[in-house]
Amino acid sequence: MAPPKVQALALVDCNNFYVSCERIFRPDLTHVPMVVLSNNDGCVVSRSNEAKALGVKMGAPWFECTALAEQHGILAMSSNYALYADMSNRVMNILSEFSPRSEVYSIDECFVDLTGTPKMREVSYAMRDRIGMWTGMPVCVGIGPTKTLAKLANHVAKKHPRSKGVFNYNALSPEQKTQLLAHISVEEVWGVGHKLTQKLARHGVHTVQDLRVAHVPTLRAEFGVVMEKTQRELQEVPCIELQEIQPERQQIICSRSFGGMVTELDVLKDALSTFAANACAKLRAQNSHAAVIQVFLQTNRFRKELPQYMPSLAVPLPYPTHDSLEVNRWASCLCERMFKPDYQYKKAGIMLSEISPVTRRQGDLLEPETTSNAKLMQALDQLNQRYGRGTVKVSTQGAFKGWQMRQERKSPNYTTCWDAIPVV
DNA sequence: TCTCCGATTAGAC
DNA sequence: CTAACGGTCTAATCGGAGA
Repeated sequence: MAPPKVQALALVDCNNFYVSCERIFRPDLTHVPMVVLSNNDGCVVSRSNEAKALGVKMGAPWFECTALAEQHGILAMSSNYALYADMSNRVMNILSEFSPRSEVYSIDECFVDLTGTPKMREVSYAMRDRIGMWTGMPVCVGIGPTKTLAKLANHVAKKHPRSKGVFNYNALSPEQKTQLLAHISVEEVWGVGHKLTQKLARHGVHTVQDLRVAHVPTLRAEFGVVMEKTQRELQEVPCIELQEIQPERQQIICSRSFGGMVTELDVLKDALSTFAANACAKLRAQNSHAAVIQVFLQTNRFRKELPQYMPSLAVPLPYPTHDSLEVNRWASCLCERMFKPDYQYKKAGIMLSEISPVTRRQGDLLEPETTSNAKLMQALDQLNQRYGRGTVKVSTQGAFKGWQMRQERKSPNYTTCWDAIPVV
């Protein structure tokens, strides 16, 4: 039997994705140092190359950057997820035409199986060029025999301008591979974060090459199966398969930090009704039911001088549901049971778990299921899909102000809202 | 003693 | 000008409770 062919997996990753999305509709910002902030205008989640060069750190709280920002004229924008999701879909659609096997890994990344493709480099540049031409999005392509090495190859493509956005690990000789890996810090490896980098250093593992040739039993004993898989992947043995169909969510969380402090029960309930509606919409979108609902409240953990309270309460539902109204009633009830006055709440959320497909739900003669709500929910989803999220809401949703997040620097919804199209 | 479960940890993006 | 630090998700691991 012939040995299995070496895979050629391409990881296509958008450059500075959120920032690039904003720039596509604001070409005047192309060379402006800029960042995109997380929800509530809290932290830096995307940086332009200019902002990186000025030392703005990923994940930094924005209020800590304002001095630097003022000094250098760094522009900060609120995140516009409707825009990013739409741009992502456009990029992914283009990529899907290059291979029958691909995996949308995240909003800005896609694995594309190019195994057996002749002229790998040409195809990679074709992907880049077509995405650039049709969407304006800059991307880099990394090719490797495993997901982990494709990721690493992408890192090389991003970091070295000489690669012109494409790097093929498979094209290297064994000596070149060793050389390359010996010059990359182990923290660049997919699955090795901050903590593991430190722990690996304590074991004398600093570079990717160190990890690749590390003593297997020790690695296994000290770092577990995950690290062992990572090592195997670096040795070109595929351990992490391409996931062409993405599995259904096992749990769904909807939570938000508030724009300000919240002290009233009714405001918390109002926020939770929005979270319940969003969580159930996600549940219905994947045709599932949840059997457990959990609600949590949180005071501001960064305000150490204030009294802290972070309760959380879970209940099994009498029967699995995806009904916004019913989930909202439970959320409300749980909220009431946990609520204590005299605390300043900063965040709340709802978690749905024990999720199963609707089709596998057991019939039960005593089941109080009614079809009326099901039809209502279906209509609600269709309206919100057609006319935009938030067109139709559950009664109390949005009646109380004071919890909505701050978004003082948001761009218009260029691609999903007619009114946002600039008049020439 | 074995298994199950919830909480905790680590990571990705 | 205030006050100001994200949101979802998965998998592994560990310790205690219960069988």
